Amino acid sequence: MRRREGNKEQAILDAAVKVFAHSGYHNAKITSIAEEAGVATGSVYLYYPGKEAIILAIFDRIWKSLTDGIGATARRTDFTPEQKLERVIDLMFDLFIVNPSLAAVFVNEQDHLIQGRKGTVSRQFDQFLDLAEVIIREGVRKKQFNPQIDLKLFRHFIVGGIRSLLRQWSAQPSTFPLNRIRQNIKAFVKHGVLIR
Amino acid sequence: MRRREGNKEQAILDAAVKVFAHSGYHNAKITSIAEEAGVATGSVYLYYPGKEAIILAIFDRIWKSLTDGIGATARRTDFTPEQKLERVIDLMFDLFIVNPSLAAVFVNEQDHLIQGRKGTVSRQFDQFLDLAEVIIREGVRKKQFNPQIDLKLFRHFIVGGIRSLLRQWSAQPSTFPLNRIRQNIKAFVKHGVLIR
DNA sequence: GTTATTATTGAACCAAAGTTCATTATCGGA
DNA sequence: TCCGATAATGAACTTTGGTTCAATAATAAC
Repeated sequence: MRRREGNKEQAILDAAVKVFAHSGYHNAKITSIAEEAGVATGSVYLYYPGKEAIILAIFDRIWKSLTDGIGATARRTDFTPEQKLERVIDLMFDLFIVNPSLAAVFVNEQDHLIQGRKGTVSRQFDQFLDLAEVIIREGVRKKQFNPQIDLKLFRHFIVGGIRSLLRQWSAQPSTFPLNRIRQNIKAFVKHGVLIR
Repeated sequence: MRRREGNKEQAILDAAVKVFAHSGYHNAKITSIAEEAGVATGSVYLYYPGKEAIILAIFDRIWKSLTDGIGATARRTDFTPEQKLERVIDLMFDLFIVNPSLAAVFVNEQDHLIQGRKGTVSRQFDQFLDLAEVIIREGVRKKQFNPQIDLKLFRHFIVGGIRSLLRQWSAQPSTFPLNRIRQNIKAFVKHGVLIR
């Protein structure tokens, strides 16, 4: 027998996040990922069946983290719907702050995977949106959110808007301080552009 | 001499929109585009220097149409800022009602091109956003829009949100009637989620 | 009708990158 | 210390698909 030295599976995943973030999925080379992870090219295939499986594993991790967070938030009884909505926005931002590369992959590659409805990614995305909808519906029921707005549309709009801003930020972090983005999104989502 | 039969350049561009919409840029094959256009593979290269030039030409067309529209809107004196804002949203929807495939390409591939700052695409995008900013600034000056909101952030958020919804629509047109999307976006952009 | 010129063709070319696998290295057990 | 078994390697293989170009077709000019 021979023992596996270190956690190569994890090292490859971390390396892939960096490489995907830098080059984008389609331009990322398996050899680059292996090099970044400090393993041989062939070793990648000992842990993942192929390139696509790697990015699917990354998104599994992202969505697991987000759905866990939003699920816990939705269940809380000591938060108003408004506070819950803010918390969901915070969840996405926190992920970015902790791991900017992961965030870059998230905002840039999500669509490809959803489009092909590959693996569990789209299911987890749907689950996230469903939980968001629960929060909004609670707000409407408690007469705090505008009942006119279509929930299914609204949640897509918000998530899309946030992703668009995060993409800008990950491309040019200096021009958009993340906290200003966060505050503006919260204010805008709640009140819109018009003066009350 | 020999005259060119038909407008192959246009036929190829139209075919490319369809193929890119269906398969995505990276999975689209030049041969498929040629076949769809009813020309030989090699003919594509008589009109475009390469694959990337084709999608750049598509985006040139999209952004030209949008910037022309928003420019004309911004200049009008018979519209309130609120009406201008609605008009900008209508502009994006009208383009895509006419050509849903074009919408799919727009929402799915824009980022790749911006990211690499390829050709004139990013410049035209910036120009579009600048014109949007002019409209918003007018609204703030006339005390109709909330001055708290950061303009540069706001415009990214809106455009990102709209794109996200259009993506959904182009993937499953039946579940999201386009006019409902349009009305909801207008209401949400103006008032946000909270009840006034 | 002949020829020159340009348009068009599509099979072949070629580079890039995902994947494989024969070889080598390392470790646990006897 | 030697052996068996698994981990790891990375050069070679293979596929994919963008691009090329020699051959052919079509039209205008004379």
